[in-house]
Amino acid sequence: MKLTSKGRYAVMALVDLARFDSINPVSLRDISLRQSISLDFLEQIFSKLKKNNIVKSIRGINGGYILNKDPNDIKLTNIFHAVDEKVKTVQCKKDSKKGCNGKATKCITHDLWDELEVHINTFFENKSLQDLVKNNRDSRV
Amino acid sequence: MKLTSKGRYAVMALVDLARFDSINPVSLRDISLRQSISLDFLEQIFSKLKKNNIVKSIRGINGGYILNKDPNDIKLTNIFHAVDEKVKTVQCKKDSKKGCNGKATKCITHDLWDELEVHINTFFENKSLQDLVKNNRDSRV
DNA sequence: ACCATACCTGACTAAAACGGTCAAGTTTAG
DNA sequence: CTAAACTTGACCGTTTTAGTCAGGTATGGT
Repeated sequence: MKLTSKGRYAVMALVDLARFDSINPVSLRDISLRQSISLDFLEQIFSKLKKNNIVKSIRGINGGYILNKDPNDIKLTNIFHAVDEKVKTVQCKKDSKKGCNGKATKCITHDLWDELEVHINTFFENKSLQDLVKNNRDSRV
Repeated sequence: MKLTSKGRYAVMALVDLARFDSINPVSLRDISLRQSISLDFLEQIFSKLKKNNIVKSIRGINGGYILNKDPNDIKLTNIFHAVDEKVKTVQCKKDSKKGCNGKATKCITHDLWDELEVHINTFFENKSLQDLVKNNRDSRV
């Protein structure tokens, strides 16, 4: 069980963005340099963040990205959802008539994985971008 | 972020085992049939469980596996550890002098991922095999 | 008007992880 | 002595990951 880089980078980039976007749009190039993330990869990520209305883009020279919402209203769960990072513990399809192992019934540990998913998602739902910015406000990165 | 089959199967197999091993050793073949898990794959998994003293093997005809501890003392965290299922959120090596991105400092979201790991591991530490068996005692699978 | 800057898009890919399979044993009960 | 069951390790096709590459398009400063 692990988190993918796409999800991690998305959060890192947004924390970076949140710290600077009140002044000017922030270019991906700057984020790339500050956070050591490939520029091309960032573009992929921000394309998705934009589609999900988490950021807005401003084109042209001196352009960049800015947040589209208050940092308090951007939860980790929104970010992960935007970049297709999902918590997946069970294999079985919810809409299918079949159970977890191709059997008619759900598997012996099905409820456990459901419970685990809820546990993790709760964490993501309760954590906002603002929380993360606050923790980094004083530490220079 | 997802759980691997190895971890899921290990838990499923042990729940199955815990329900039957008070009578006889349980053969992997039986578990394979009941839980629809490949026999070869189960052998890989039980080899690791045995190395970690979670199960004992009894060879020969009518042999099989039995639990090596009280189901109350087998936590999910023990099972996952045994089969190398780990919660991994940050890329950076703890012993390394380098930070998360090859920089000297730890990355801007480092504390977040640590917190998440703790959150998930807490869930695993508080859940025992006995808890899972209890939940399945009455439902026929 | 020009052109550098920055966003935008989609195709492509090397490497790793996943989810097993296959083969060749060894041990022990009956 | 032999069949059932455990044991070990090599192998392998597929999928996912973590990007790269190669082209765009839009815009604003000069």
